[in-house]
Parts: sequence; structure tokens; C-alpha cells
Amino acid sequence: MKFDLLKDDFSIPAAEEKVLAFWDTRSVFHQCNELAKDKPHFVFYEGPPTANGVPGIHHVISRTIKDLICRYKAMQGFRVDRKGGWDTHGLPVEIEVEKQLKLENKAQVIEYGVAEFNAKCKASVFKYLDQWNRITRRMGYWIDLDDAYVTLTNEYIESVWWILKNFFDRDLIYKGYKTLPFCPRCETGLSSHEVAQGYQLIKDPSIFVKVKAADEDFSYLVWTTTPWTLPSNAALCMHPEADYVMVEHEGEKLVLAEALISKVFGEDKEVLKRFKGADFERRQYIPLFDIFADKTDKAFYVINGDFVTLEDGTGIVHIAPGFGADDYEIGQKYGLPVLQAIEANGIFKDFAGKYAGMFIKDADPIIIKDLKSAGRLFKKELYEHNYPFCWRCDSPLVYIARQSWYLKTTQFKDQLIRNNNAINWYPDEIRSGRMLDWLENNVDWALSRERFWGTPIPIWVCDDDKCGKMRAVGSIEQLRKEAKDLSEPVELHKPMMDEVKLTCECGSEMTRIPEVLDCWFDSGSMPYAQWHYPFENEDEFKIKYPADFISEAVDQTRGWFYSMIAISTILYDQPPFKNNVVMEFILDKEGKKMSKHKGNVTDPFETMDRFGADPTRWYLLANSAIWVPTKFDPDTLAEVVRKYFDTLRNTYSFFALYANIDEVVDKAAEAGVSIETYLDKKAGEPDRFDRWIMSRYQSLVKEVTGNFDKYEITKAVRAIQHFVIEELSNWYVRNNRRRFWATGDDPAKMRAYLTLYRVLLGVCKLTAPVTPFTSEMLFKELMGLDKEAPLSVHMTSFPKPDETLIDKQLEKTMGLIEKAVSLGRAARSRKNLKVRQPLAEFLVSLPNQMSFDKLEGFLDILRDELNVKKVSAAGRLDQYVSYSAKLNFKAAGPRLGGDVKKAADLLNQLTSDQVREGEQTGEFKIAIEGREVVLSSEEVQVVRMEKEGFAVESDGGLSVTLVTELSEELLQEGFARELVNKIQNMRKSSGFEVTDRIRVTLNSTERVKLAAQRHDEFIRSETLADELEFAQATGNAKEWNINGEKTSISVVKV
RNA sequence: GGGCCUAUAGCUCAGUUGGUUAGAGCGCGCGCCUGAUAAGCGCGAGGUCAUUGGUUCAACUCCAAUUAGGCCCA
Repeated sequence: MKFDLLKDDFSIPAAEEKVLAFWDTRSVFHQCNELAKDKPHFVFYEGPPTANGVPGIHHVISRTIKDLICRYKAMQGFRVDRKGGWDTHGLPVEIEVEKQLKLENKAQVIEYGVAEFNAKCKASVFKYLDQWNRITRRMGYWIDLDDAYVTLTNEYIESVWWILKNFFDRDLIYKGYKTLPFCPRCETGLSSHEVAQGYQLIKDPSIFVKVKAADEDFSYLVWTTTPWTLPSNAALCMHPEADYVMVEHEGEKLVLAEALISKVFGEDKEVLKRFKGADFERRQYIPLFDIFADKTDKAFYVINGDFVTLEDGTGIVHIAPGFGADDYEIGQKYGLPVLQAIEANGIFKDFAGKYAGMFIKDADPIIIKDLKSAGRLFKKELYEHNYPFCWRCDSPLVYIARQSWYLKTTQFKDQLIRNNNAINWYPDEIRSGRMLDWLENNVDWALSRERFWGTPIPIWVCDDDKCGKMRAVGSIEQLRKEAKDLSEPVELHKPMMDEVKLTCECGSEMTRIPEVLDCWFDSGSMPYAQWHYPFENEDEFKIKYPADFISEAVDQTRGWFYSMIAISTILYDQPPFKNNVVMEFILDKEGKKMSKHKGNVTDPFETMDRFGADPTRWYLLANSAIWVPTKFDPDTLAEVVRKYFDTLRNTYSFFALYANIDEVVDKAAEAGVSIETYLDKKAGEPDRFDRWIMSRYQSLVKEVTGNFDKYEITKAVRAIQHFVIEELSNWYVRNNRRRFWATGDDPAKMRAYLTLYRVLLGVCKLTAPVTPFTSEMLFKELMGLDKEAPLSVHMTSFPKPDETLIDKQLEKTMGLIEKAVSLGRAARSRKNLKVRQPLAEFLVSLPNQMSFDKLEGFLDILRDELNVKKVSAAGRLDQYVSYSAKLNFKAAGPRLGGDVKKAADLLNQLTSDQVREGEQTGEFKIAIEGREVVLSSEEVQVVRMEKEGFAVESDGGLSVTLVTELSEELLQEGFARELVNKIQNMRKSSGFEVTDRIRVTLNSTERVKLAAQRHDEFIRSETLADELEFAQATGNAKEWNINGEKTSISVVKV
């Protein structure tokens, strides 16, 4: 058996499909879990997605992170149970079904039948389950979907009920009002997401109304853009610290904010009196309408609020607590009644006098007309603003206060903040910024939704108004016991739960409140409800609460993150998870949000079919830090494939190519040992390159482990990428190719095999959490016929760094060598000296008096890479180089302070000799304004400048000099190498095999001929030429320019 | 309107506790290699570090404001 070279028509997506088939047929995920059974737990919570929407590319990144951390921890010896989950309740499901059934509002749903409607909802919840299963499998996300928790099951709901009862019995749930955007036509509250979709710039009437003060001779000038809310007015609000004035206008005394006089009247007005807003607090006024005038004595006075702005209007705001969140909140503070003259459907109530039965927008002009005839209208304008409309029916939304059930989260504010602080957030700004901000401004959690498809809130209220007792039910058992008549099977949903009656202590019947639960409460209950705790699995729950790790996108701050923290805090006063990696969104390549109607949505299936799942995963992690928005660009993804994946595969197939020639797989199998053991037995001593790459590899293991442990995923992935491309492929393999060409069991070759084998195997394991497919594929190849080998790379242990193999000095030296090579190439390139032309000498000057001896044993690398005859220390080259000195600001700055610039100037003025002397003595003396200042060699950087015949390049403290003078001997060798190059080109273009022997005919100048004769053997052995003759060109001759000498060459196979 | 994040080369991104030559990959230009070969490698050009002000001997880095994009909330 041979290693598969993974060449020719290799395709990543096709290879991944093979790995998937292997995982499936051998149940690899399951087997991994079995192996981990007795290991310590690393607890992961899956944030449940909703399967009634299609999966997008952003799901791929979030699941890649989850998968990566779970696989990493599993390889580190933890048991990582990965229970899946599905979020199944909520408005999106209902809307989907309404669309399907062409229902437009709640009334129509009721008419259609709640039972049937909810059955449809239940059926549609997993509408795209197939796509979710496909993407989960295709991207290599290992999660247990067979045992997933589902929020609509009786078990799950029962746990949620248990939590709710706990809260209810602790008196933490109460009934209040919640202001929400409401579509009067659909009779539905809208989520903020839906509201955001429907903003339009429109012109609304904006009216200024004179409101008479009670028992005083003036009017408040009040501004509003929603005339239809005026009949529900309860108060006027002024800013307590703002300046208000009384002015006279057409014989009437009016009060308004001083800052707005000219805006309101179009001119200045004489100020009769000045006040602060606070001066008016609690002063009564005469209501504009008498609808509520006789119904309450608690309203119709001036209140103070900070939110009043002096930019528009009059600085006096009309307050209708029934409409508008600010209004409601301040109303609560002052104990104002919630007055609502309209029904939820936007129709004025019966008691609303002449407006009864009118739709709000139709009532607007009539209200304005009535105010005018009553002499209360000051003026009317049109006001342009963004206003939300229903995205379904295009009706203007109204902000309306609805009765709602609340959880007293504000009571736990301090604990919430404390528990939030105990969580490691990645990045930390979420903890200290977004989440803290949210918690500090915490308002009680509005739990209820006036909808159909959700967890029914298990609170029953006595039908007898006078009794009004309430009771929470916390289990099915309790329900069975207390219900008057409960049919089986029990289904914890509407409408069944609406029909269940309990008996009150007073003897009356109790009816369940009609609302369902906010579905964020469902998902926030998952730490308990996924186990059906406390009814079952108590042990399991105790082990798996709290979680070690979760990860979702930043939009979950106020969603799942908050709901989990809130419930966990109130229930057990501890954080529900310890580490949370929060991702940013994925934008299109222009940095714009992806959205369906823009058509810039990336289809994850298409991406993975085209590039593969591993490159997609790699790209999403490596391209930018995961908490920075990623601009998704398929071109960059293609680059990832070329750079990283192709390089890794090429490195592997280079190894495989030669190892196959030596039949490594079969010989190891014959010997009955692993390939590594086989190679190890035959390998010679590691040389400097072997020790270097192993040292770098061990350092990489350390770096990757450290970064994964800190959830610095991007840094870890980038470190691996750099190692594979630059160090393994580009430096180790390139510099050691010749070792692989040796024949037989050459020990140096076997050591090279072994080194490359070990590093490749190590890289497989290091990357297994990131690129599970590629790692698996290479791992299986590298294992050959070894019967002892683990079934899967995912069953192996994550590499641990072997400190004894780390040689920092060696890494540093090799780094200098690489740098010197790079500088030498730059020098050659600048002087137009191709590498084929040998040069006499290369001089190296090391930073900070580092001894040249350090490079001992590495100089041949410089000779080979740079094609020079000799490499030596730069010391004796003073005569050809001029020196100048520059100040090292970082070193000298703190000591010199304000003198730093002067010192830098003076240092620049030193002569070459002075600098050279300074470098030798280690002291640079300058005089700053008469004072002598001595700078140490640490504080000064010496720069060498080249003179004629030399090429100097410097970087940091390292500086190299190329002697560019060419002797005739060097030139001759240059001709010879040039000839070799051209002959090789012709071999190739003639289609010869690499082993074909040839005959070469040359026709050229004397100079070239001389050079060719002198290097005859070299040329022939390099080009596999039996003969090199000088004659007239034959048939296939080609003209070449050999370093300026015209030459014709022909090659024939012998 | 409030909170948070982002802005560095044509593109995608690095840039340690502030230190004077701001890095890498792609793309582009030039070249090299031809025993990893429909691959590989090198060198080069390219930047007012979004704008404005401040702190400092010294600011891409710290502070403030502004502009643009993103997220969340009003």
C-alpha cells in the first residue's frame, strides 16, 4: 500500500464527503462520546435555533466556534456532551402560519380555530429541519440532534411551569402595563425586529394646543403629533430645570419653554414672567375633553420629566400613559391612571362621545376641528418624521399600553450585575458595556404575549371579581390533581389549557389567564428544562449546571444571554455559564448587512459545495477576530484554499511521494510497527533543521493551546497558518529537499521523513478542532496500515508541548539566518544580480554585539540560498562602509525626556569615524547645550551605508553586505549556470522525462565556450547530458541571450 | 436620541505597556526556480493610520468631539 498523493483531480468538497461517509458508517461521533464516558465533564449549552427559518452563513460561524471548542476540550480529555436543542415557540412561527392560511388578524385566527391553528404551528416548526440537519452534517458540526431538547414538549413546558410557579409563589410575578408597538388592523403586538422593518418617512399633523390652567389665568401651550391620543390625556409634562416663560399672544397669556419662543411664534415675544418647569409641578389644568373628566380625580395636572426636549414643540408634552413608553413610565411614577379611549383595534370606545366607533386616523382631523371651534387650537402644522408601519398590512402602528404580566427582575438588579461580572465574556466589552448597560437600566421583564402558539402561562385567576385570588400551577401532577375536569392526553398548549378550570378556595371556578409566555423565557429555561428538571435527571442537571461554555452572536445579549442570566439569578443566584464567546455579524463584502431583498445573502450550502466546509470554517475564524464583523468575500475564501489548504496538502504529498518510493507504509507493516516507530529506528541524528522545526512546532503547540484556552481562536488559527506556510513548507521542506533524494536507508533521509511525519501528524491534531475533515483525511493517510492506530484523529489527544525540544536560541539563530537571506536577496535584486550569478562574499553584522560564532553551522545555508562563495563577519569591512548613528528613542526617551530631539539631531551629525569609535567603545558622547551626555550602545542604533562595489541592507540591528565585484572566474561560473538553466528549460519544453539522457550542441562566443569547457562536468551532470559539443546548431536550435552573449543551443535525446 | 463595536496600502487584516523605517497576504510590477512542477519562491512599488482638537519630549496607540458603517435599545 502507498500513501495517497492527493494529487491530480483532488477536490476538497469531494474529500469531505468521503470523510462524512466514514463518520456515518463508523458512528465516529458516537464512539468518541463512548470513549469519554468516564472523563471529567466540560459542559456546553447549545443555544436553540428555530428550525422554521433557513440556516444562513452566520449560523455556520457560530456553530464552527461551538464545534471547535467542544472538539478541543474533548481532545484534551474531557467528556463533552453536546445536546442539541430547538426553539419552537413564538411569533415568527405564527406569522409563517398566518401567511400560509391567509389570516390577517387575531380575530381571523380565532374564527379559524385556535386548536387547528396551533396544530399547524406545531407542524411548521420543523419546516426547514431537513436543511438544518443537512447543514449540521455538511459543516461537520458534531452535536447530538437525536437527543435534542425541544421547547414545545410537555416535559420542557413542565419545567418552565415549575420555574414560573417558583417565581409566582415568591411574589415575583405581577400584572401591569406594557407599552408595545401594536398594529391596530392585525391586532398584534410587533417585535422590535418587525418594527424596524417598517419605518417610513411621513408627514403627520402636528398641533399646538392651548390647555387652560385651573383657577389661573393662563394656558399651557402643548404640542403633539398624535391628536387621537389627546382624549386619553392624563397629564402635561415639563422639564424641571428648563426655563419657561409666560408671554402674551392675541390677548391670551401662554406658557411655554423660553428656548422655543421664536420657533413657535416666528418672532420674539415680550416675557411677562419666568419660571422653572419645577414651579408648575402638580398644578391642575382643565382637561381638553370630558371623556374621562368625571371618571378620575387623579389626573390632569403638571408633572416633571427629564426626557422633555427643547428642540421641537413647546417644551410642554402631553402625557397619555396608555400610549407611549415614556408616558407610561412617568405615569407610574406619579400614579397617573392609564386612560385609554380606544380599543386595541384602533377604534374609539363607546364612551368616547362623538368619536365612538371611529378609527384613530379618521378621528384626527375631527379632533383638530373640534379643538379649533373650542378655541383651544393655537396652530396646526405638518411634521415630517420616521414612523413605523406594519410590515404586513402597512397600517400605522400605535404605541399602546396593554395589560401584561411582569417578572420583578429589577428587584435582583445587584445580583444580576454581580453574576454578570462573574462571567468571562469574550470580548470583555460585552460584560462591561452592552450587558452591564442593559442590566443597570433593567426594567421588569414583561413575560406575557397575547398570542396563541407558546407556553401557556400557568396562572389561574378566580372568576369571582370580588375574590380575585390567583394560583400558579407548577407541574402536570398538580394540574391533574386540581383541575376540575382534565381530559387526557394532557397537552400543555392553547386551547386545551384555556379550558381547564380550577376551584378557588372561595368555591368559585378559576380560569387561566389567556396569555402565552415570551419565548425568550422558554430558551432561558434550557439549563433546567433540557433535563426536565426537577422532575427527572437531577444528577445530570447537577453536573451540567452551570455551563462551562456557550457561544452565540451579539444580538443575544438582550435575548438568550439575558434570559438565562435572569432566570438563573432569580432561581439559584449564580451565573448560568462561565465563558461566553460572543460573535459579531457577517456582512457582505461591502460591509453591508446581508438581507434577502438586497440579494447579497451568502448561501452556506453553495459556499461549502464550492470551497468545502473546512476552508469555510477556517476563513470565518482566521479572517478577522470573531467579535469583529466579518466582511464575507468568496474571493478571499478562494485565497485561503490556495494558501493554507493547498500548501498543507502539497507538503504532505511531497512527503508521500518520497516515502512511497521507499515503500514506507508496507515496510512498517511488515515490521509490525507504526510508521513513526519504523522511521524512528532508521533515522540518524536530527540536524539543525530538524531540531529547528521540532522546536518551532513545540512552540506552536504552546501558543495554540494557550490561545484556545483563552478562547483567542483567531490568534491560534493564524499561528497555525503561519507555521504551515512559512516555516514548514517554505523553510523546512524547501531547504531539505536534497535529503529526500538520497537512496536506500540513508539515515539523514530517514530523519527528514521522521521529522516531517511527526510535524504533519502534529498539525493534523492541532487543527482537528478547526478543520475536522482535512485533519481526519490526512490522519488516516499518515496512519498507513497501522492496526493499533486510533480510528479517528478526533479520538486522539490534543498535543502537549514537549519543553525539552524547544530551543529558543536555535529559533532565534534560524530567524536571523532567514532575515539575512531575505536582506541578501533584496541587495541582489536592487543591484540587478540574479541568484544564478555567483558572488564572492557576503558579510553579516549581527545586532547588539551578538557574536558571529552563533551562526557557526548555519553559514552554508546563506551560501546556498544566496549563491556566494564565502560568508564572513562584517567586522573588517569598515573601510568600505560608512557609518551613521540613529537614536533609539524607546531606550533613550525616558532618560533624556525633553532633550530627546536634540540628542537625535546631534547623533545624526556624528561623522562616520565617530560612530565607528562609539560602536567599538560602547559609548557615544554628545554635548547638549554644553552638558556632556553619554549614550550607551543600547540607546544608539548604528547604520551602515554602502560604498561602491558593495550592496548593504539592514533591518533592525541586522545588517548585511554583498560584495558585488565580479571576477572573470565568477563570471564564467555565471555563464555555466545560465547555460544549465537554458538547457533545463529546453528539456522541459521538449517534453523529455527527468531521467532522459541528452546531447547538447552549443554555438556561442569564445567567452561562453571557455566557460562551458571549464565547467563541462558541472553542466553535464546537472542536465543529464552525455555530451556537450560546440558546433553549428542543428534543427531544433534556439537562440538565447546568455548574460549578454548570443548563444544558440540545441538538445536531442540519445 | 442613548449604549457598545469598527475605521490602518487598491482589497482583507496585524500592530504588544505611547518611542521616529507602521507590518502580512491577495492584487499589481519585475525577477527566480524547474527532482513538491497546470505547483513553488523572491524582490519591488503602494499609507496624511477616517477627520478635528487635546495630553506628552514623543500619539496609529491615550482623551474629547465629528463623520461613516455595524449591533442593541429608545
